[in-house]
Amino acid sequence: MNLKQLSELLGLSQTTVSRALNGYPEVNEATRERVLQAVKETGYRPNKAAQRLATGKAGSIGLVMPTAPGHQSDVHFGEFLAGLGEEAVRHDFHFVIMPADPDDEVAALRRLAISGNVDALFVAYMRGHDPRLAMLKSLSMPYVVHGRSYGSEPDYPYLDIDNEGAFYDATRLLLQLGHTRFALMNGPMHLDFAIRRKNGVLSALAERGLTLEEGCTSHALMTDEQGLLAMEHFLQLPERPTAILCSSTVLALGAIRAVNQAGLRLGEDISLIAHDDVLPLLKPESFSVPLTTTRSSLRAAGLRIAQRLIGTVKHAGPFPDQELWKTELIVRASTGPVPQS
Amino acid sequence: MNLKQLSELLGLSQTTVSRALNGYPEVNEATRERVLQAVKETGYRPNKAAQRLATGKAGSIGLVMPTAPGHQSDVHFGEFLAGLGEEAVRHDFHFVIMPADPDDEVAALRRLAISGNVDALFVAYMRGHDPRLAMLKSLSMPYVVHGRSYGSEPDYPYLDIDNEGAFYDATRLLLQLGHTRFALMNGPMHLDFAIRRKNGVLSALAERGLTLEEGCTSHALMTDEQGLLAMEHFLQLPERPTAILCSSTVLALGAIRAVNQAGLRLGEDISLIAHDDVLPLLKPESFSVPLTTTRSSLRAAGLRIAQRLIGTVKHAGPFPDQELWKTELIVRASTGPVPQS
DNA sequence: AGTGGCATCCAAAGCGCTTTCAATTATGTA
DNA sequence: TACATAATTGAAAGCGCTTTGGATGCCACT
Repeated sequence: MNLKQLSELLGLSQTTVSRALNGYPEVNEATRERVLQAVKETGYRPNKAAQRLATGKAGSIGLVMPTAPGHQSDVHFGEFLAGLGEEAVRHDFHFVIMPADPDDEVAALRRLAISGNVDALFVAYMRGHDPRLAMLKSLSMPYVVHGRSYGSEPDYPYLDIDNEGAFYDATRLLLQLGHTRFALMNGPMHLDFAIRRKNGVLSALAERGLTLEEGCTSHALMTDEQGLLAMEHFLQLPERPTAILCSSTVLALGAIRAVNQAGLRLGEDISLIAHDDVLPLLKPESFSVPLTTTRSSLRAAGLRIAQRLIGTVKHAGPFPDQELWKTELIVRASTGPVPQS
Repeated sequence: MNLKQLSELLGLSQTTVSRALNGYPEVNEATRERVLQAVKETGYRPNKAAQRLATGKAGSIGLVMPTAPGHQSDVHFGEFLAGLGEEAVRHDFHFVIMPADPDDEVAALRRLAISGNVDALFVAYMRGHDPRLAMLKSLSMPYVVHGRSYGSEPDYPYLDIDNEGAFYDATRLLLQLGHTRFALMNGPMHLDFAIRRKNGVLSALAERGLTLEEGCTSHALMTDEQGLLAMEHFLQLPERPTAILCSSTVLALGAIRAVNQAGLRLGEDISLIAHDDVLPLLKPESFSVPLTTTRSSLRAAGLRIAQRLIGTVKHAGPFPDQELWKTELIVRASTGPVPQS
C-alpha cells in the first residue's frame, strides 16, 4: 500500500493525502479525518526512503562504533548509547551505527554523513588535534562532539566534562592528605580526555613543586587487564607511589586486584581516586573498599547530546553550542593519609 | 555532486556511469576506468536514500534496543553489538537501532521493519511464547532470532546456546560433589533462556530425587545488585543452600559480595557456577576466587548472526536455519565438595 | 454585477538512483 | 559482401514521497 493507492482509494490526490498526514493546515478537517481513518484501516505506512529522498530528512542520528576483530568492546560505548537511546525514543528517532576500524574513523564518518542516512552526527573518542573536526565543519550537517580536541580551536559544538578540573581537584585532595609520590593511570595518550587529565594532575602537583616521576604515568586502553599491568608496574618501582589517579573505574578494577595481590591495603598503603562514568556494572561504592571518585554520568551526557542533536534537526533550538560539565569529587574509603614509612 | 552531474562531466549517460560503478559487465573497461577516476577526483558518493528507493535494499540490519528512563543499560547488549559490528564492517553494512520501551517491542519491531530502513532484522531478548514470532513470519523480511521461544513451534531461524544442557551439566557437577541443597539465581522469568536453564537444573536434580526448594529460585534483572539481594536472601534461609547456579557473571558479582559480607568462603562453604557470556569486564578467572562457569561467547554469537543475516540479504547463502551451540563447562575454584556440617 | 479573499484541492515537477528496452557500433561468419 | 552476433551505450520509465504553483468554488463587500 503506497500513497498513490491510498489516495485513489479515497478519491483524493496524493497531495491532499500527504498534507493531511503531515499536519498541514490547508486541508479540511473532515477530509483529514477520512484520511486518518483510512490509514488506520489499511495500515498504510509511508516509505521512509522515499520520504527521505523527497525531504532530505532521515529522522536519525549517526555515529561511528569503533570495532575490529580482537578490538575489545567498550563498556563506555554501550552506556553512552543507552543515554542517546533514552532521548531518541521520545522523538521517534533512531541511530545509524557505522562500525569502523578505529584507524578509519575520518573516512567512516564521512561515509556516514554523505550516505544521506542521517540528519546529524555524534562524534566521540576525540583526539588531540582531531582531524575529524575540519571534515565536520565542511559538512553542513549538525553534529555534536562528545569531549573536545586539545590543540584545536574550540569553535565547534561540544559537550565535555571538566577533565582537567576533575583531576586537579582529585590531586589536590591527595596532596592535602600528605601524598607526594603520585602515579597516573590514564587512557590512550592520543585521546583528548587523557591529555587534559594529565594536565590537571601536573598543574596541581606543580603548585607544590612536584611532578609525575619517570615511569609513573601509564597510557593504555581502559580495560581491567591494563589496569592490573599498570599497577603491577607502579608497585615495583623503587620509589613506589602512594597516590594513584585512575582514568576509569574499569582500570581501577584491575589496579585494585594488583594491590590486593601485592598484599597492600587500599586506602592505607595506597590511595586511589578513579574517574567514575557511572557504569551500572562498576559502582564505586560496591568495591570491597569503596572508591573515592570524580563522577560524571556518561549516560546523562548521551542523553543531553541526543537532546541537542534532535532539537537542532527539528529546529527546536537554540541550544548552547558548548557545554562543560563539572564533575563531583566524592570521597570514600580508597583515599587516606599518606602512610608513615 | 550527483549522478547526473557526474555523467555530464564525463560526457556519458547516467546509465553507463551507474553500471560502471556497480560492476556490471557490459561496460567497456576503459570507460569504467575513466568513471572510477572521476569519482576519485570529485569525491562523488551515491545518495543512499535514492539508491534504496530504487533498489529496495538498504545495506543495513535493524535491531531494537530496549531502553527507558531508569532502565539500566545492559552490558550484554553492548557486547553482542560488538560482535554484529565486527562482521558488518566487513560488508559495509550498518545498523539501524530503534530504541524502544521494553513493553513496546512488538510494535517497535514492526515499525522498524516497515520503515524501509533495513534489509533484515535481528531479534533478541526472546520470551516464552514470544508474540514477535508471528509478526516476523508475516513480514517477508529476513531475520534471525537470538535465542528461542519456549512454547512456540521451532520453525523460525535462530541461533541459540544449549541453555538447558549447560545448566544440566553444571548441576550434575555439583551433585557429584555431594551437594544437595541448590539455589538458582536466574534472569527474568519470562525470558526463554531463564526457562530453559531452570529446566536444566530441575531435570538434573530430579534424577537424584531432588528439587529446588521453596525460596531457592530467584528471577530478576541480571544486575549485580539483584545478585547481591538474591544471595542475601538465600543465605538467610533456614536450610541454607550450598550450591548456587547463576545465570550471569554479572549476577555472580553481586552474589559473591554477599557471600563475602556474610563471612563465608566461596568454593568451600558455598559453591557457585555462573554462566559466562565472555564479557570483557567480567572475566571469571579474574575473580578473587576464580569462577567455575558454563561458557559461550555472546560476541561470537553476534558475529555469527550478522554473518547469516548479511549473507541472506546478499544471497550468499544458504545458511543453516537453526543453530544450537553447546556451552563449555569450565571448572575453576568456586566449586568444591559439599562442606561437612 | 464585479472584485478580492479564503478555504480546499490537484497536477505535475522534482529528489537521485536503477533498470528495461532500444539503438548504435564493432566483430565475426558464410 | 551481406548478415547475424556481440559489445557498448543511452533514453526514459519508474521507485514513493513532498511541494510548488496553480485551479476551483464560495463568500462577503462595494
